Amino acid sequence: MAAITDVARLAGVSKSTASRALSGHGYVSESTRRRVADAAAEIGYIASPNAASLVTGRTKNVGIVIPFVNRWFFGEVLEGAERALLAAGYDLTLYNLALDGPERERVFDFFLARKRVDAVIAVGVDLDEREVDVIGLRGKPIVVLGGSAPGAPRLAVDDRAAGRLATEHLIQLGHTRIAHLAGAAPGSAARSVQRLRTEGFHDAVHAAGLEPAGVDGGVIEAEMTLPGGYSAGLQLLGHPAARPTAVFAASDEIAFGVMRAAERLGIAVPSALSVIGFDGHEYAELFGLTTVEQYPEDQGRIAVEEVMRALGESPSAEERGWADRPLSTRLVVRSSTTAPPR
Amino acid sequence: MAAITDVARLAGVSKSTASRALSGHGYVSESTRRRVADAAAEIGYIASPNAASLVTGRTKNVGIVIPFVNRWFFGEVLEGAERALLAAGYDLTLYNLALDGPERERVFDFFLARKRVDAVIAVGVDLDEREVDVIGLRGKPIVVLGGSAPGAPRLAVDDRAAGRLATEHLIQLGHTRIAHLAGAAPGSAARSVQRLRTEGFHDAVHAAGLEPAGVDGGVIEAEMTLPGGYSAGLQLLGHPAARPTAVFAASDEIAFGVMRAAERLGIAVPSALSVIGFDGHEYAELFGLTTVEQYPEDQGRIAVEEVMRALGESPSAEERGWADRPLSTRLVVRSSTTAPPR
DNA sequence: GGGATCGATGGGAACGGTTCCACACCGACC
DNA sequence: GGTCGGTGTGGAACCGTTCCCATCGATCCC
Repeated sequence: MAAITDVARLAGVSKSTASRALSGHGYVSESTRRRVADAAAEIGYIASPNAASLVTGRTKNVGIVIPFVNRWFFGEVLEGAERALLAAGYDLTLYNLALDGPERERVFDFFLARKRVDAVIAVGVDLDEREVDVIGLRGKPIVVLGGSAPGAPRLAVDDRAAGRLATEHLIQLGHTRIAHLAGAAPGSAARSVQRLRTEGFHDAVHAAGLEPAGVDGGVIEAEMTLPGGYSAGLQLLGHPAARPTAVFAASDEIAFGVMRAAERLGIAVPSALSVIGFDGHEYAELFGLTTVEQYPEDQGRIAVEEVMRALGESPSAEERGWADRPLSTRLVVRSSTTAPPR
Repeated sequence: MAAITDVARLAGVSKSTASRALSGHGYVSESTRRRVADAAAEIGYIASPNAASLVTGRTKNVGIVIPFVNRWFFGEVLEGAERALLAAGYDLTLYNLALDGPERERVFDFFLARKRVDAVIAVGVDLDEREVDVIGLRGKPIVVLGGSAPGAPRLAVDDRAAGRLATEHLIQLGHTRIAHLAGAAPGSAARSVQRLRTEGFHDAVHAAGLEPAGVDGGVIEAEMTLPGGYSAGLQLLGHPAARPTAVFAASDEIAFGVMRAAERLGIAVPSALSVIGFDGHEYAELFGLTTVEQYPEDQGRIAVEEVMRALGESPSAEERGWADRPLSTRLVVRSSTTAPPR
């Protein structure tokens, strides 16, 4: 209701001076600055971001594109990004890119192409050229976290190296019959990440002169959930003859499912079956799951820092380019892995 | 870049006619409507929502205030709400209200008071009068889901009745030594919901002429996570003498933790200990957890429908007022509950 | 002492739409 | 045949800011 004109009138100055006083840009004497501030407080003035962004072109709003919000990894990323954006005075607009096809196009053409966000953080999705263009052409920075997009800065853990690391852990324990439960990427979720982890698995297995072991060539695709891991686990472990002694699961949730399947089948973990996961899920410790941890909440924060830099919001931080900081992972050994039975 | 003026010029009409043609309001002949539409498509015209909301006062944007995004319940709500808003052509701006205190004030005074959202959905938080006012005074509808706010429409499951239902299930199985793991509400999370579930527990226990059983008077507060349930479970089950035969956990995650604690202590579920949860978590089925299901994804969708009605977006749906549809819950009996040992 | 510079301020044109109002045209009705 | 109401269109005001430009007094330097 109260516009800046009212503030100006009450303070006895012009609209322009009031604007300068409130925004802090340009010359304003200390005394009038106070008068304006007092007047604003008195009538409960709240600036209209719409009007401001209409003329400045900046919205103080960042869009986040994400395939799920109810999965652990993505929830964590969102949590971290939200906190960082709030601290920077930015709003966070959420775009759920669950499905492929027309719905996905709509998000890009209808929602993101409009001048409503200053930048976009894409989490866990693979963007194609057109999609990057439709955002980038309008001058908006775009940062990709855990996915891919041609020409856009990419922020990710080294999934291939991490997949190798997980597999090597099993190999070092002496396992020779190792299977992999690869993550399925339904809908719009990034296939690239899953592919890299699987490649890391193959790298390590082949480097050790081994072959993936188990039914279906030792690699089964599982939905990245506990039920997904459970049913894939039943499939993998169902045939005693072809049973591997160790499994690298593409996510901790899959790993939980496998452990549950093993329990159901009477296969002891880790004495008869070693299981290693990927993620550092909050439940991993309680289930004693060995895993390659990553830190999605930090990743969300880092993606925001990246975006702020692109928007010129971090005056002093020009030193550290994004490329210099690969996202960290760490192997955490717990009680779900041990040497193979003899 | 391309403004409506350019479209108008290309189509050979005035700005006003172009606006009418594109928005569909007012009289425009079919032929000019087509010409304008073609012109818009040709130069890739995209309307500026900022300019539009500056004059109309509507932003086509709904704010969601939520204490966590990385907890199952909230993630589901968000997922449901996002989908519904997207379908309605609305943006969703996320406000994480994790902490109490100055940060919380900031969300309301700085972010929500501005004219950037048309309505607010508050999930799982208790709002005070001032907070409702600062939003409501500016004419914005506010809907509260699973929390409370004075004067605002409240959408929630009947937590008290559901808590009673869960407890009665245990009583009907013959249990007389029943404990309750109540949910803690850290930070900004709604205390009201947890209190209601606990009251439901007491209702049922007292109605059966029983008293809560177990250490600390049979009611222990647990953080609403698996680790939280685990440590509360150890505490509750640690003393064999004072051990209850059944536990009603305020959430499924707590229940999982209790089951894990029981396993650790060598207490068989359900033969030595029955466990019932609350939520309908996606993992409940795999863990065989008896629970009172609720449907947060639906709840998110329903909250959006409510908001759309308040914004006058649902022309035909004036019949069903929000108060007519209590959110549904359902007792789902699985293998974690049975008659007490004798 | 006069032009240059600086600090402080006001006027007014944008930004990109929507919408009120006036006007013109048309068929219809009494 | 004049009035009336429904269509179609253009002109212009307006939403609430920012920011460029002009103005103006004071200080300053040569």
